[in-house]
Amino acid sequence: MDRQYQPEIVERAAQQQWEANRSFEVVMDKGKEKYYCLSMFPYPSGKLHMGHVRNYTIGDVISRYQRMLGKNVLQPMGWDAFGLPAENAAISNQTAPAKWTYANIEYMKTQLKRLGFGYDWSREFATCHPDYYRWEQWFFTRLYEKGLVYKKTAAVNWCPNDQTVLANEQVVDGCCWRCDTRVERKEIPQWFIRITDYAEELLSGLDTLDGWPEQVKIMQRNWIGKSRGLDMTFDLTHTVADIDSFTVYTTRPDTLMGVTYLSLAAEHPIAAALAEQNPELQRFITECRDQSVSEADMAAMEKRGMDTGLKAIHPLSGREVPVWVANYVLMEYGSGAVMAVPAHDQRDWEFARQYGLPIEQVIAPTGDACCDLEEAAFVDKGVLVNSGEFDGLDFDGAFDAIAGKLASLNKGAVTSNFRLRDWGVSRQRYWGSPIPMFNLPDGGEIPVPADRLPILLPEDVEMDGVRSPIKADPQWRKAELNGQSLEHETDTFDTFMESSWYYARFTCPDFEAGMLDPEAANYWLPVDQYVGGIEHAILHLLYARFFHKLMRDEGLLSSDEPFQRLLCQGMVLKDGAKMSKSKGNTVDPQQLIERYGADTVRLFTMFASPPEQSLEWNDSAVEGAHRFLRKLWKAVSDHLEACQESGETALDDFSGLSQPLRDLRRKTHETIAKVTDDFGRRQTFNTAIAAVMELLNELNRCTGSPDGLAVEREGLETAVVLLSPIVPHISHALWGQLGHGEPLLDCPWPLADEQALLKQTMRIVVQVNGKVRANLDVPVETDRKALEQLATAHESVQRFTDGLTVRKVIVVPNKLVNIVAN
RNA sequence: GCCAGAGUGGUGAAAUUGGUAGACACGAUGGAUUCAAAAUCCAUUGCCUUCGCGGGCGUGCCGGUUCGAGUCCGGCCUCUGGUACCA
Repeated sequence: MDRQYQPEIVERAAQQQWEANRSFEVVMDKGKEKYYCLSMFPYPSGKLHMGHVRNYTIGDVISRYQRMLGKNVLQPMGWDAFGLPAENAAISNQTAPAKWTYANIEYMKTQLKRLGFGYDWSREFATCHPDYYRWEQWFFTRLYEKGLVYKKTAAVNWCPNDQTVLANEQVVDGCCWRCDTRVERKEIPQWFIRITDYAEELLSGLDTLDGWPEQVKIMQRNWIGKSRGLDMTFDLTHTVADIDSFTVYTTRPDTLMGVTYLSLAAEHPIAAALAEQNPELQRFITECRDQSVSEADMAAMEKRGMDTGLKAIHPLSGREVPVWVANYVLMEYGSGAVMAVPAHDQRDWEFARQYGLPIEQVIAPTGDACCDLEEAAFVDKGVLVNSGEFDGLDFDGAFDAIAGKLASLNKGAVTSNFRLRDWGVSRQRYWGSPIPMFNLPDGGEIPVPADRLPILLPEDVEMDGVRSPIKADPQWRKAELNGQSLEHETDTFDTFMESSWYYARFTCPDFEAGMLDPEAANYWLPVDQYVGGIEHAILHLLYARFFHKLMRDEGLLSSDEPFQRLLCQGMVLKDGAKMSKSKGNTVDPQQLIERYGADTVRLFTMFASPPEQSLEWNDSAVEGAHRFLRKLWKAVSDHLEACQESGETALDDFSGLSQPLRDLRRKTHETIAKVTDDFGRRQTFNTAIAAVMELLNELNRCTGSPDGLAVEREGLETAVVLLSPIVPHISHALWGQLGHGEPLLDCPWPLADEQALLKQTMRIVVQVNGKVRANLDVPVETDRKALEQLATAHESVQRFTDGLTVRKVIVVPNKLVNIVAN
């Protein structure tokens, strides 16, 4: 064997063998347990970054480990190919988004192959291909027919200078990123999918996802935001444009008697009607439009409002309450109107302070909570005061009493509300799947019939930087159906549509008779392990869960949830900041692969931190990973040389080993147990690697006796097998050198030998008042009483208890003895 | 703003169920080898104190529970992700 570890040779040889044997192509096999491991597919932005390398290494390690457990493992890869960056790149590079995208895919695919990931490339697809998006279009028309799709007007960011819609990302400090013009909100008609119809199931389904991180489930729960509250009606003192009342929703009906004003959204019909007679109000409403639609921006902006002069009648007290228009009330949420209780809501309190509105306490604190309305609102629940007949009630009592009273007056009803809003899928952009709708000349629309699908997106286009080429082209939109002339919809789908069902299409990528082949989908799904960035914790994962249920209800598959187990990997940082082009702190994985090989890059990314934590980049630690692989190579090479000299053959009976060799062999089997647990249950690959490093350090101290060589052989083979999911190429080569003809890929995962794990002695820590003062090495069968005696009698324990009275002795079996004395 | 995380040596981290804080690495320092260097090997390496043995302190900050807290509870600070048109 080569004495030198030469990664480029080792890696090429292993990859060629896998390729020739089609090692990672899988087919349905009902006689074998299946395992579907999926890493979030990449957006083909140009070249791989370290975040991709980390993501895909984690997925590959899990896949290879599961395969060695004997499962039929599917690990596919594809391309999330539609999206905004392709349009920007096309403009700056004077090319077409399609061309740019396909070139990126080609390059990134070579990079993935170079890293040795075990993908079934026969299933590869890009979402920008008509064979894929045609089924998405078809599905949308099915949802339309089921009443799950509708059109309504909704706000977008509008640049009045470029006359174009901007993504939130393209709005910088409230201005267009290209021309710096102040961005406005603009209401335009858009398509929506009724995800709120599934809100209840998306919420309850979270309880079945035992393999998901708790934090992701909490975030989704909060996002869906189910609350119980009251819808209530406020009558107006006089009619405005035929409107004589409006509704508000509240989760705090107990504070109802503390309402001192009401606020309407700027787009509320009452506000619009009032503004016609009130130029000042009109001006204010226009000013409210002068901001981006993103929630973070809205929350950060200054809260402003204006009294409309209109009064509403409090449904219980009968008091007249002023009606304001405020920029923080959103038309999209609830009814576009809210009641304000400045004493018990911090935002209302600040608004009331700013505009001199009354603050009236109606909740008194219980216990030792403090309430100083000069300083801040009191937002906790408490006991009602200044609330007439409701005084003295607690939250629940007040909720029921006030709800009952309002119901009897026909002024309110208990209801649940969701924070979740319907999914707006229209984009006014080019590089996406066309929305399969025909618009009729007199308004209204009809879905494109199945036999006219797909509606193709032209790929050979020129981008002018402002208008979508299919919007700019008067010919493209022309269409006719049954002799009637009509127009194609020129909006395209949100790219979250494509990423919501790709995992299912991987089970049958070439199926032509439908969106999914139910047999394949039901064999492979649900995905057993999904791996991707934490940044997708809410939107992508929620939309994919939603699509899964939609596909189930269409009869395409039978499971309820798409992803059984979820691993959210942390970000790759350098100098404490996320690696990004704009910060100029990126590390190109390609250079590292060329310099050290794929195994070193894989080993470093898995060793540097546990997968869910952020990973701090460190050049010299990469060197360290490479050094370890050289050491591993040398250890095997030295071992084989020693074997040749001594003519050693493997032992099958280890019972006669000396104590040091027995200890060494125990280390091997402890390592098997540890690594198995780290790979399977804990998914902490860094500690698995550390355990193998420890094993190797101990093996280096092995003697050259025949018994020693046999123990060393077992230890080295174990190390190679345990590391193989992480560094498959070097493992492949060493496995061959160690005399194995069969491929390591399908080598059964080792089991720890229970006999080898047995110990004769144990180490017990002795503390005095919680501080370590001694260690005891005692036989494993030593009982509590004996431990207590040994500990108390220990010389250094005596020293620290001298002059004190022993009050208590705590014995924790197999661990420690704590002597409490004072 | 709101929702969810994170904070441990010079650095990345470990400590899995409340039980020896710093495993495993990186870096640094000293030494061996070498004509020299690279590579490799050995030793030391949380902070303070001590010639040494030893002792004290130490897991973002403040407080609490416990025989015992990095871990549990309450309150802060800082950073990160998401916030519905980046993906």
